[in-house]
Amino acid sequence: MQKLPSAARQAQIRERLSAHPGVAISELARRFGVSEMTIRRDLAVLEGQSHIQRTHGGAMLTERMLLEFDYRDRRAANRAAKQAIAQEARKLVKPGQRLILDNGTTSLELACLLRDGQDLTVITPSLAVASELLDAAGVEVILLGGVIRHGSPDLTGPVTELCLELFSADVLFQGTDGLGFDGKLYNADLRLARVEKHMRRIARRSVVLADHTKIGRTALACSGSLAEVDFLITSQDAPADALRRFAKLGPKIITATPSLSS
Amino acid sequence: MQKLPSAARQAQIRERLSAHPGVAISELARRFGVSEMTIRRDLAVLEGQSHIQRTHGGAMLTERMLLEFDYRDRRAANRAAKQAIAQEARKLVKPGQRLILDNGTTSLELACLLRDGQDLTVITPSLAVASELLDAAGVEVILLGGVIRHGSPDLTGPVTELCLELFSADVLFQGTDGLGFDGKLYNADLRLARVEKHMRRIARRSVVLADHTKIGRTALACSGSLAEVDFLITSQDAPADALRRFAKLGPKIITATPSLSS
DNA sequence: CTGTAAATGTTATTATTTGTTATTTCTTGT
DNA sequence: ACAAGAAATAACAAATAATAACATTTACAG
Repeated sequence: MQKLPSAARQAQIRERLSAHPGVAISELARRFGVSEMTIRRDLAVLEGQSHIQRTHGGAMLTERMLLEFDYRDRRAANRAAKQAIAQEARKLVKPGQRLILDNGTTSLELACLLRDGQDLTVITPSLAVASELLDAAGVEVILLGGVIRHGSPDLTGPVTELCLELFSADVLFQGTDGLGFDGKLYNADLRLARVEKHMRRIARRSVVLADHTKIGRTALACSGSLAEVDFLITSQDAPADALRRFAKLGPKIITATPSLSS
Repeated sequence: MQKLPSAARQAQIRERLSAHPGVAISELARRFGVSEMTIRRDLAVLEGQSHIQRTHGGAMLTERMLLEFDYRDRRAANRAAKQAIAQEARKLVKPGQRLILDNGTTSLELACLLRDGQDLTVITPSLAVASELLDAAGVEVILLGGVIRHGSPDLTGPVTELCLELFSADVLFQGTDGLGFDGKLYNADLRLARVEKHMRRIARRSVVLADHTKIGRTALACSGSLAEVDFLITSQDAPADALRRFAKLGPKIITATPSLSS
């Protein structure tokens, strides 16, 4: 049998475990043709991700409910840039504030950084953000209501808009699918664009998070303009001339530099 | 083998990955008759398009995002009884209806049965129910807004109550933590009890799902009485005298018998 | 043809993973 | 409770893979 890379092997171990409730290390070692030590290390990794629970001589599936939303993880794309942007965004958050975190992977990175937040309230239409912050001690999560888009774990529609009316917030962190050279904000989904607009209305300050790949892109629906926004946080490789033009529209521009660590 | 242009090779790599979840670089290099370096470069491209995720020694399909709500699975307890109750409840559902599915494991079992539903709208405060029905073709899911209780994947609070005001529904399926001998419905959480009350107001018909272990139990908060309810579905071992008394309060009583399978 | 750009291959270096051994920790049968 | 055996851990050595820089081939426009 072809030797598999470690990640593939770990995926197969998980599969095997979903089929049968438990499995022995010796069996796995035989099945994959590797040493037991290697299997132990795989199990340690999977346990770290809390996918499984190790036992003596084997492993079991973690007894927890997995809510699996059909949502391919696009986090990998430009992740470094997005994390740098999230780092800068984090600096705008003060203890005790009420925040709105929009959909999108950049907001999700920010959510990860807020896990140790102090006395924060996070309002979000994103199930991903909600799940990330669910067990964060200092953070109260309010999920907006609404229709769940098939294939995307977020909420939109008139219900979401009505829910938003119930709140006010200190800071809004908003992603966007495109940011035209004219400073217009675009979304691929019309309903989403409407929700974005509502969010800006109820937030005292708006921050747009857009990595450089978003600049110069347009999409179906325009949700507004940078003129209504207080901060734009973008990444290193953003074209300087575009940023100069954006600055004239009003928002303070922050350019995030990926940290050199790791 | 005919050497392929790079784009075709990358397409084939993607195909290979849809078939099996993971693949080794060495294998791909052999299969296409190119050096491993070339494969690495292909993988880098595909990763940039976030089609795949590179791993040491290979690549994997981009992983589905798992939203894990730390929710120890209590489904195992009395599962057979709960499934039998859900089967009976399923019979009360007609195509085209708007349903409310409450929190609770019994409702969740019902949600599983509704996956192949016809043109249904499901309104729910439960993230578990929402995730179960997310990709069901004939079902539109509306998630209520609200505060997420720490350690429990459901929504409560004033926001949830206000959200409910926006809707009306044909049938409500409601769980309960306790059902006193006097026919009173109880919940362990006060906020939850308030939400239950609201639900009954906006539903044309109410169905309470309560397996026999709930009968005779009380809890902190009373959310109402069986007098306001149209159906009570319970399980085999429910005490007959209690059921007789419940029937006098108004609801039709249905006793579910576990199927003999498995 | 020939010059150029793109794609691929090579090599040296660095980083990661795996296997091996010795030692500690945990199970099990008495 | 004890000792024997099985499994887990830690530490190190060996194997394997990734990266970067450079060389070579290929495709093809002029």
